[in-house]
Amino acid sequence: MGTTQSNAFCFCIVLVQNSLLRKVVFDVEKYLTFFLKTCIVLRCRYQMKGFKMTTDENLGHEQRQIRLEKLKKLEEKGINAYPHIYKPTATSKSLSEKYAELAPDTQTEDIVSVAGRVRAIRNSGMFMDIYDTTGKVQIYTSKESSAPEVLEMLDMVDIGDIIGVKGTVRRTKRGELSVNTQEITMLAKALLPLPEKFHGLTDTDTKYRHRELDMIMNPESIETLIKRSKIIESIRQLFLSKGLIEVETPVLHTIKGGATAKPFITHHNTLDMDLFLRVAPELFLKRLVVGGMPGVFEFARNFRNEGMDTTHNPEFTGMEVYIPYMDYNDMMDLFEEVVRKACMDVNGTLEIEYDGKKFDLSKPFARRSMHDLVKEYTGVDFMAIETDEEARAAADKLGVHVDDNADWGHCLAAVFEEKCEEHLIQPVHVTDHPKSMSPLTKVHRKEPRLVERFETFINCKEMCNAYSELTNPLDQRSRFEEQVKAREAGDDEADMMDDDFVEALEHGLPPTGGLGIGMDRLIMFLTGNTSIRDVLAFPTMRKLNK
RNA sequence: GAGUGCGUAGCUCAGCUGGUAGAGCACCUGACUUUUAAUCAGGUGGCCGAGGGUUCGAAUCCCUCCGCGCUCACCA
Repeated sequence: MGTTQSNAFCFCIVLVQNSLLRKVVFDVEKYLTFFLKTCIVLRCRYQMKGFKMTTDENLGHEQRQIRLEKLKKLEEKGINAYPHIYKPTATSKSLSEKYAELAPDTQTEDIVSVAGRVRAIRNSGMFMDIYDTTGKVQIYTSKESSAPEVLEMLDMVDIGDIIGVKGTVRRTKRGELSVNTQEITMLAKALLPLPEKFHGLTDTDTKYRHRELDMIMNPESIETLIKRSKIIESIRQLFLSKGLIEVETPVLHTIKGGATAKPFITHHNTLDMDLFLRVAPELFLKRLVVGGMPGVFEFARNFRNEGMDTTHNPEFTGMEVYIPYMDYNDMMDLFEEVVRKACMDVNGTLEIEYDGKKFDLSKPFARRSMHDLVKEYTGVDFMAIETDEEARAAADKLGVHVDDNADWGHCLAAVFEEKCEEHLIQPVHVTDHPKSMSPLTKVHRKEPRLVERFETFINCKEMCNAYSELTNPLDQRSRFEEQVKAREAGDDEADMMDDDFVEALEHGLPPTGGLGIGMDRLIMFLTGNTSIRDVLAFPTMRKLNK
């Protein structure tokens, strides 16, 4: 080390002389002053770099090293730090219930074993807090009354380890229920330290990339994911109770269909064929209804190759349900039923707060047609507009940009999006969308330019999309043909012709109501999260270098 | 995709108009059989996101890249 240092030091001098001579030839005084200072700085730098290089390159940081050494010590004693099994006999919850009446400073003879992650160590190991899935258990280990093996094991325990503790139950003078240690078992030695206990983990990047760590540190993160599961379960139960069948349809599609969206493309080697990851399960589900299912639903992971933001992830969970002998009016009732049940099951109330606003879901949701809302917020009555030219002029006058070839329907939808959505805080079913925007929907029974479709908005966000499903095969074929034309004109989100689907309709699809729910958005709303990433266990993240 | 902000110890964050990298927690050593963000004393730990430039000298100024956040555009 000594020679390395002095070599490095000489090397510094040469470097410094060369560079300085070139640049500061005229100022000798300045040269000398900075020469000395720079030498000192560079020498420090070289020492630091030398030290760094001799310690490690791939063994990790100091705290991990210390834990690895403890792991090695355990192995040397013949102790498996990752044993096969351990059966705790009590949990935080069961103890606090059973010993609720136990007075402070009272020792019982009851022996229990608990297991969980060490979250805090106080007083040189005398007190530890371990957490199981139900909460905290305090562990008390006295130096005086514990066996040497216990104290040796205690020395091997770090914050973050998962341990099992067998001992007697008591309540301390200060009123904390504790287990007095008789035996400590290492169940999983943690090699990495946990984030700081007070501020915890706040870096969103780390939270999303290492969700397990986020869950350990932030109770609300694990809570959200548990609620997600419960919401899905709630909806599943509701549908099963109505006699509907849960089905699974293909994720790999040969034709992109069911939604206007850009697909992901993948390749099957044996078939030597490109396949699309599904953007929606809709067409397959309706074919199952043609086949005689009494109504079907699927929690479908969909994939759309589009932008990402707080309400869009490239893969997301849609729930679609199709029920014969129903129409879109029935679907409005159904969606309200779904939202109320899920909210009650997961929050225990129908009055919730989201994004700083209050929502009372017990009230019936408003039902307003799209053109009616446009009329209310802009004063323009699109139903009085006859031609596409007039519609474009009306949009233009409102400051809404539309394409030169946009038709009446596109103009109405564009004006709605820009002028109305921002006002739709409280739940509202926005009904009767323009026909040209909805190739899979039945024409409105009274207005030929509209279809029987609704989207429900809550807090300005679209929560669901539902139709009186188009069942006329001839109409469906001509709608697909329009989509194909749009596609050929450069709209790569437009639908492709799906002959198998149209053929299925030719066998007869009964009048059917369909409803699709953006599960992630509904879950966001019901769990109080404003970013879709918070309700996904592992949101899509950019790849890191290394 | 465009604009904008951020990236410093394992974690949370300071670091001024450039001048030898700091704190708290965590960790290590010791004290204390008590506590609950335990306390006290001492200590270890940094490619200051990466690369380039300006400068005698860059965490700091400039450029490029990477990652994240926010706003906007497309969409559920």
